[in-house]
Amino acid sequence: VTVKDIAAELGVSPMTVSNAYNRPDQLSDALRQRVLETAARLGYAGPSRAGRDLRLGGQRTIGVVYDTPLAYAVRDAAAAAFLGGVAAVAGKAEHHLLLLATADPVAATRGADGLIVYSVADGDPVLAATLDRRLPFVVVDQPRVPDAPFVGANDRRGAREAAAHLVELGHRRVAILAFGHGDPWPLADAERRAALPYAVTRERLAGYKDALRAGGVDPANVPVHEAPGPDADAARVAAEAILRSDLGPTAVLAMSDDLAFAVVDAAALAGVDVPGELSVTGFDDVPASARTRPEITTVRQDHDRKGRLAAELLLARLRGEPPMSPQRLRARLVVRASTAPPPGGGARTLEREDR
Amino acid sequence: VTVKDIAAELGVSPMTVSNAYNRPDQLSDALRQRVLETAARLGYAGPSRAGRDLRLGGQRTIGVVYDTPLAYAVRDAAAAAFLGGVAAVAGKAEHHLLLLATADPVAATRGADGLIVYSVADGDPVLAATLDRRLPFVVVDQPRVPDAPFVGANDRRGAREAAAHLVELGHRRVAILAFGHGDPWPLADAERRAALPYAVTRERLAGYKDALRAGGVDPANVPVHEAPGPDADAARVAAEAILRSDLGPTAVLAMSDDLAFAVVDAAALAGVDVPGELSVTGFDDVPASARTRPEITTVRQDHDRKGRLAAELLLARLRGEPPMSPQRLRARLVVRASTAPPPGGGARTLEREDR
DNA sequence: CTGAAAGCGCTTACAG
DNA sequence: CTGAAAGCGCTTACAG
Repeated sequence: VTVKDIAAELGVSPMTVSNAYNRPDQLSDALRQRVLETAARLGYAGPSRAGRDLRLGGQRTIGVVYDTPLAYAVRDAAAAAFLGGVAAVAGKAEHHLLLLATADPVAATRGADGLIVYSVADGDPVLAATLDRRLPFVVVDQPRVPDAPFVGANDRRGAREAAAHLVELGHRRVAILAFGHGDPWPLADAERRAALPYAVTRERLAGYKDALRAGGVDPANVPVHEAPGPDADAARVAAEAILRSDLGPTAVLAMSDDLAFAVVDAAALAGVDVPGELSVTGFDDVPASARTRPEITTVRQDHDRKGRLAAELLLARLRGEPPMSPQRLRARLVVRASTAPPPGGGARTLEREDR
Repeated sequence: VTVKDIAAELGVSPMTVSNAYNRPDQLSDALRQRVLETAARLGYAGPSRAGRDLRLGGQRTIGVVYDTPLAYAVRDAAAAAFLGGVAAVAGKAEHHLLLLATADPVAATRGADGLIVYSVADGDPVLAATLDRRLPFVVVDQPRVPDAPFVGANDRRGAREAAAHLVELGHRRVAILAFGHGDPWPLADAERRAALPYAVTRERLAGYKDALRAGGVDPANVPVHEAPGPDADAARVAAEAILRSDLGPTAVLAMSDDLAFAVVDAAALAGVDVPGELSVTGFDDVPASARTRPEITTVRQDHDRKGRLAAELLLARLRGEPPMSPQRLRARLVVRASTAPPPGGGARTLEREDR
């Protein structure tokens, strides 16, 4: 059923049918009513999107592009909160949301009027395709593209605060637990680490080391473990490896709350008390962090706000406004119950956040 | 830049360009290479989706339709896990995911090849629009539409198990905390309750009462509270009202884990011990439930599986396969630490789940 | 207040 | 292995 059918049925032109939907002021109310009734009777659900998009050249759709399979992107609490923020702004602007995996850059580049590229590796082909097509876009978190619209957090500074907190508590034997990016990046190797195509991981690593070094802990003696994949199982494997390691760490700097949960769980299983025998910090301040036992000391980011900001930047680009300058959100330490002085006794104690 | 431009540049027909993308076997490798190179040089990112969709009459897109603003849909952990399952199957089948709010039924009905209608009120206009358009669809959770493809949980039975558990522990003064559906549904009023347009709420209510009645507790004496809205603030307001209520309940049956969290938090604030002075059950078994202090006794559903199943049913419809029979997933009680005998002493104790 | 005509970008059955 | 032509469903500047 198309506009033509409705028009034929009523003995009017297709244009009148189109106007009934798009410019109600261009025809009499009575005629409009008749059009709408006929449409309902014939089972016509309004203008076809494909036809309309083709004609109008826009789709009122914001694409959000991920590096990972969509399933991970949606399940991760931080990513979900981000998407919630995007959805709020997109909804208000009457735009749909199209979720895309990076795997097919052409598809990604075609189904939406503009793209929010969410935390993707340096050199990801979507970005090249987006640039080629001159499609409006906003990069979130990574990669860093000179002069591109960008929303991210101050990862380095947040990481620094977390590590400084541990050092102040008196920790000397510290391990780092980094994201699993799917590929087995041998982060233990300093050379490969420098070539890591994920800016967020690089910056958090740098922040941790800044503070460790400042506190008199040689970063060379701080092992960097990595989850072998993006899921919970992979995190558990890495957490267990840390607990078994020769270093015998008294504290773990985990690059996400999910990784921190894995460390806490592995510790519980191994009979290691957190924070009595092992301190753990996370990153993100996902809602579950404040409910977990013990509550996780972590670095808070406002994911919802990040999402809103990203959507607003993109919408502004879509309206043809000039690119805004990169937005850098705060990331700050929230001290809770998963950190304490090391077993031997530490330095000074800090007050806990009162919720 | 269109196929025509590429064709003109190369002195071939548009068809050859199209074939280069869609039927590589229809032209020589050398020619195909030249086409692709020219496309890259001219900044052409492959066939336009609008043109392609219009011509082909399909969009390789699954729409997921929500009752609530998209932002809530994405932030809710149960809904997010569901969407994760949908995304996994859609991704494997190379379909995009379009997130839609019910507000604009026509848009909802147009941007996708088929719709997953997620937990929507009886009589929601999207469903009528979908039916009118003969668009393939699957209903999840609610509403119940005779003969429609359906995926849901056995809500009534799950609710029954939760209430039976409380009764067995010895609780007599029980309150129910129901979803906030946005509209102020005065659930306290039995007449209005019967007219509630949400089947899931109706069934869980019925399940609670089945078990309460069987255990000798008159459902007429069990107040039904309702969150005034879908967000965390609304849940808190309702939880506080329960704690202040004349009944002085020793147990609360909350219809979701998020609602249960609100009760636990409100209790903590009021200095009421959970489970010592107040037992609380949730529904869903969201990941945070097992991490919360105390861990929440709840009714587990497999949201991921629900999502996968819904997507598979829809994809099958899209392939023209005959409608499958409705799928009803199990919902079963998981006893954790938020329930115990009432203060006065209860009946027999149950073993806790060992994780 | 209403209509005839052109064209958005693409693909496919058909012919060579 | 390649091409000419038709048409998918829609909307808009223009004319009446």
